[in-house]
Amino acid sequence: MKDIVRVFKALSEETRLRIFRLLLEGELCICDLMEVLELPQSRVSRHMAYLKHSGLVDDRRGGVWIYYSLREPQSKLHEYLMRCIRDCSEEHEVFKRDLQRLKSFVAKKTCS
Amino acid sequence: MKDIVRVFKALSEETRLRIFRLLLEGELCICDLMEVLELPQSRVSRHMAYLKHSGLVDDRRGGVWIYYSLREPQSKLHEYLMRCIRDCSEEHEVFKRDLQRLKSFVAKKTCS
DNA sequence: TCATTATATTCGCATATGCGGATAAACGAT
DNA sequence: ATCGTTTATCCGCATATGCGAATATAATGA
Repeated sequence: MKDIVRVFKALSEETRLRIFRLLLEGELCICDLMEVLELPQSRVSRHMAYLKHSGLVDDRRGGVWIYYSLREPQSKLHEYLMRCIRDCSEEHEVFKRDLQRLKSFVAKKTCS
Repeated sequence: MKDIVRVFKALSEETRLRIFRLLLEGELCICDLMEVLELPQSRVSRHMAYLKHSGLVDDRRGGVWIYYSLREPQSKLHEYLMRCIRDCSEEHEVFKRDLQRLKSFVAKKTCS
């Protein structure tokens, strides 16, 4: 039960929801997220720590960067929520905008 | 977006999750929930107000009692979550126990 | 070693949330 | 009118959460 509550708490904040949605597209590091979300570093980092602690996110170090990705779903709930948030994002401007910004960001990055 | 966050917040607390699960079985009033959950009245009432304000729950007055029920799902997310929490409850002792207590409670009630 | 970049953490502050116990308000029955 | 039942709300308190700015830590490369 504690685990269900923890997952819902993790997703009951706008910044974390947006991060979670972006991570459905693949792993990202803090500075990617800062750029896409247009948010200050301390805020992104703090919420990543929260997500990691809640068991939704894994990290791995690669040089200076730390790459964050969604963990393999640990429960039926977890699985449902991933599908659910992916499906819902078409209905929400904020998500759509973030995904668009991610797309251009990745394009720009792989170019250079 | 605000609405998604509101729904997750509403479900990110153990008492409210348990209430939500019980309401999937049908409408209930505060005193039913007090009995089944074994929690004090102010606590149940406070969380009902929260759920109502979050748009997950409706109420109707019937004499002295106020009956609470889940609203028709207002979004894809809302729908997903109802299904999801119904499915997940088999995996969680607290939910199972609550449902069992609800069953005996209803049986006792309709007897008298 | 030193400078640079990426990330984590700390600080002080404001607000939200949760609790039980007490009190208030709404309704029905007598 | 008034009593009992049901529900809502208020109180004081403790803890959780979120924020930006500043600082600390970690890894890289010159």
